[in-house]
Amino acid sequence: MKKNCKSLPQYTLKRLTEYLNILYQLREKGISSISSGELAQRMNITDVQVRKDLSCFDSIGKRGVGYDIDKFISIIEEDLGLNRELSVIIIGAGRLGSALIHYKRLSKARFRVKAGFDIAKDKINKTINKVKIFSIEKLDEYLKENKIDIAVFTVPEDEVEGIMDIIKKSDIKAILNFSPGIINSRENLIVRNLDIVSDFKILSYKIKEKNNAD
Amino acid sequence: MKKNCKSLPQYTLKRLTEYLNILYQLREKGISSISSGELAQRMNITDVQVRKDLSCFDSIGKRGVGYDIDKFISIIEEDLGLNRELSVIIIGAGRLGSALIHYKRLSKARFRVKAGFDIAKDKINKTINKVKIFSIEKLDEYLKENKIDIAVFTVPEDEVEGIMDIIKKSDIKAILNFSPGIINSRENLIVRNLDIVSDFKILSYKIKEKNNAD
DNA sequence: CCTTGTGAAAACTTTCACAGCT
DNA sequence: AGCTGTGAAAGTTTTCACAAGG
Repeated sequence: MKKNCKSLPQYTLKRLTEYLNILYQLREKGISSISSGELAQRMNITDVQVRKDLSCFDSIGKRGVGYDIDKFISIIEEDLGLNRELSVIIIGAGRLGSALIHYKRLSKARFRVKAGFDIAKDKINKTINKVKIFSIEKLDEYLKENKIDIAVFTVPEDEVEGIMDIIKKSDIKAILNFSPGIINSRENLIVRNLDIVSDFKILSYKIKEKNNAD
Repeated sequence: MKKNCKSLPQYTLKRLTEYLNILYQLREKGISSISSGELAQRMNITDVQVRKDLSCFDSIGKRGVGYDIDKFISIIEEDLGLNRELSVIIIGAGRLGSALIHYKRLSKARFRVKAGFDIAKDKINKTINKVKIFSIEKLDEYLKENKIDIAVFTVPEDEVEGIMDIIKKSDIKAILNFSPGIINSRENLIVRNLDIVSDFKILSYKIKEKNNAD
């Protein structure tokens, strides 16, 4: 599906996922086509950026017209691998983990939460939104019997290391880590570290910076 | 506190928040000093990157020795503006919003959640972790009477626009948006868009890419 | 005429190589 | 000797300028 690019540039990849959100919304409204300029405006970027992002793909647009939304969506979905199911486990069934288990947009995008894991006795063997929560002690065994693609970490920082020892021995392909601290992506594992508090801190800096400018 | 830099480079800023997480953890363990090499290893980056990031500040390190952790922490905290309180409201008291209201690391970093807002009658006028939940209809009035720095959006996409109309008229300085879709940061507002599903999709692409490589 | 597509330039970020303290 | 600090080089991303198609 690609032309020149061996693999998508990092920032293009990120934006493609954001284009999708906007395109879904437009499709919902019955709109069938959009120009790079309009899309750029909604994304708060330039129109050239949109077109450059698409230059990795065989021509999607029509000159003088714009992009067909259905076609645009299916090409991105295809390329991101979103037309297959990926199985997910949530490690740490606290409030954030539980929110993710309930998150409808995840299941719409075909990410299937298969199980949760926790250390708290009052959570173990219960279900959250039909997803069973197991003791963390069962994780090793569970991973031997079930093929899981992505493990999500929503546990306190000090539990991460022990869990990683188990994950490394499994066939899990990727980790999405919400705990503070960085999980290294050696060991052939794909890792994304996503600390929400970090984003608050960045806002703090920008607020401060702006105050100084006044 | 800065030397040459007018303002911190975007990626340096992001990493500074991540250094903090690691430094807190080290301080907890009673460690008082660290070299750029050790810190880099924990961050999964190069030692030069660490030192370059710090080149915006007046010399923090000691050659031949490393960085004093207490000093390092206080310089970053000072520069990010983390030694003051920022007031926060959570718009959308669903599972994610509720998780944020309970999130201890936020309060530790001095982000104070002052109120929540929702449209659901069963949530309005209740409290979550001592934070009162108001009707979204009270938002306008609330913002006139209370100085709030950051608004967090944890509402469905279609509610964003109406809420933005109210926010724009207020003195809110920054938005952290968990809804899909991009909020434009014109109107003198600082915005960070943070779609969690987007990170899952990026993992999807990388898993697919890796499979192809085998 | 409108909008896509794209080499080339500009801007930004990371890495290299090495000078400089302690 | 060991680690910090930094100008210069390399690599990546964005923007510019304009060619080309409907």
